[in-house]
Amino acid sequence: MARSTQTETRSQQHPPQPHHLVPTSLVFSGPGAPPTQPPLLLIPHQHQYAQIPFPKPMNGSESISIHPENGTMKDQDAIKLFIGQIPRNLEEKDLKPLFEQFGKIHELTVLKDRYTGMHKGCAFLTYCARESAIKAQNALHEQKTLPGMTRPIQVKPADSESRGGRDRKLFVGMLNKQQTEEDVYRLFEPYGVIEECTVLRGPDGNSKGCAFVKYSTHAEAQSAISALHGSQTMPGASSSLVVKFADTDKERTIRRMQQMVGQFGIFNPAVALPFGTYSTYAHALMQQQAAIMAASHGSYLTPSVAFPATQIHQMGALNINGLPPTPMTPVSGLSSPPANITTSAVPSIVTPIVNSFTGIPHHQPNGHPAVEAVYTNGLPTYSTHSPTAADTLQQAFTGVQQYTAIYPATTLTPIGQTLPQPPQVIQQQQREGPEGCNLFIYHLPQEFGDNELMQMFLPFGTVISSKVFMDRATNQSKCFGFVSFDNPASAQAAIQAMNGFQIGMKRLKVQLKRPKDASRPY
DNA sequence: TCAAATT
Repeated sequence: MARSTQTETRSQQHPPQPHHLVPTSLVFSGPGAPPTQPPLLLIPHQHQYAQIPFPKPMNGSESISIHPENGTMKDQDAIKLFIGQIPRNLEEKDLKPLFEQFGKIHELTVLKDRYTGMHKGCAFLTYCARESAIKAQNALHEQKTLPGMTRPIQVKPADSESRGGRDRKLFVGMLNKQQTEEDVYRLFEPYGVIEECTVLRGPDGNSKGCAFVKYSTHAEAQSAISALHGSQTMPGASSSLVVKFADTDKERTIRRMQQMVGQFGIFNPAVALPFGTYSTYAHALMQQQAAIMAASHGSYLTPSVAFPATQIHQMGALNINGLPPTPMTPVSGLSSPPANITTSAVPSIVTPIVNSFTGIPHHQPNGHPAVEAVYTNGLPTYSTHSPTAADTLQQAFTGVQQYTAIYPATTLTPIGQTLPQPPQVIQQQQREGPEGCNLFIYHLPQEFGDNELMQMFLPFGTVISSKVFMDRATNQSKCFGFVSFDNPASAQAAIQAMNGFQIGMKRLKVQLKRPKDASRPY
């Protein structure tokens, strides 16, 4: 299929221009008004080709619909636009002037998180007239950058207006980092009409060696896979070209989870499950776990760096039952929100984490003592020093214990079913377990005593002994200790889960204790 | 080597 000569001019021959920042007023007017462009199919911009065809008008039907609230009417063939890269402090009323220049607005809705109400940084916009949408897209899409944003505004038909495109979107891997959108376009062009071609880049603008290519049809995408996947090895690439369908949203979520697992060194059977059998419920667990981990990093990492904002807010939005928490008031009294986190976005992360813990049943269905007793019991008191790292730490461990203590089994307990019984605490003197049941733990937090150590490992089974070694002279922890389980499987599970568990700048070392009599060869 | 976001 021949492309227009227009396309030929889209090469990335010049270094990316800095994006123009719109001034305080979002309304373009006078000399700064958006340039009038012919209705285009291919919009040039920094890192992306975006050929965005509008859905065809319904044949001959010119019926109208009336907005229930503002009474505006829209054409039957109106296009719902997705607006992206909106600063989170802009609401509908702030955005209206910007978009009204292109026509009367039928509906403009800023997307909010359903639980937290948090602005998602994007919106849907429907004009009364189809033509207005086309004008707005041509004038704004990738053309302007709203104040505070680093990337240009997105104005394009919402996914709902077409099929979303997931079934015709390809991921291209093993490109070399010098290849531009233009190069990728050339490569994929023979197999169909390309609607979008994006090379993924890091913050520095350097290619990540992969790209997305969206064809107009699934069949075209499929033929590109057949023709190109593995067909060649780009100079400098470590293996042959990868061409496959891009991840679905679900897969992306899973991928992010896996990254979190990698990042935080968590492994918990109950949480690992969603990789096989994905469920919202499991997702909620994972999200929470990640939130907890984020809290434990509070003093070292900017949470917004660790997680996309949407994720952070989702984390807080679900309690352990996978349901939205009803009250937003802390009830547990376990800990106060970390005082060290002062970024405005952050309290909303931390508070819900604490809140969400209230979703834990106070009594087991089987009549055993409350799970809460297990994890509240003997938690360190940090009230004498500033509630910073230690406080978040406390939350972190408390949280880990909650999950694993409530769901220690390798299968998720369906909601409403009897929960597995938490492992019994057998208080003891220094008891050593059988071979393979005794762990050596290093890099413990200074504040951890025997009890905290036990708390940390209870989720993995019955702890028959826990001992933190103390310096006799100073009565300070030596930051290592021993934990014994009653069976080797628990010990192994604990190693899996906790070895490498990051606390502040350090990672726990969790390994089998060397048997006393295991004489080393030399 | 899988995006920032799609009610």
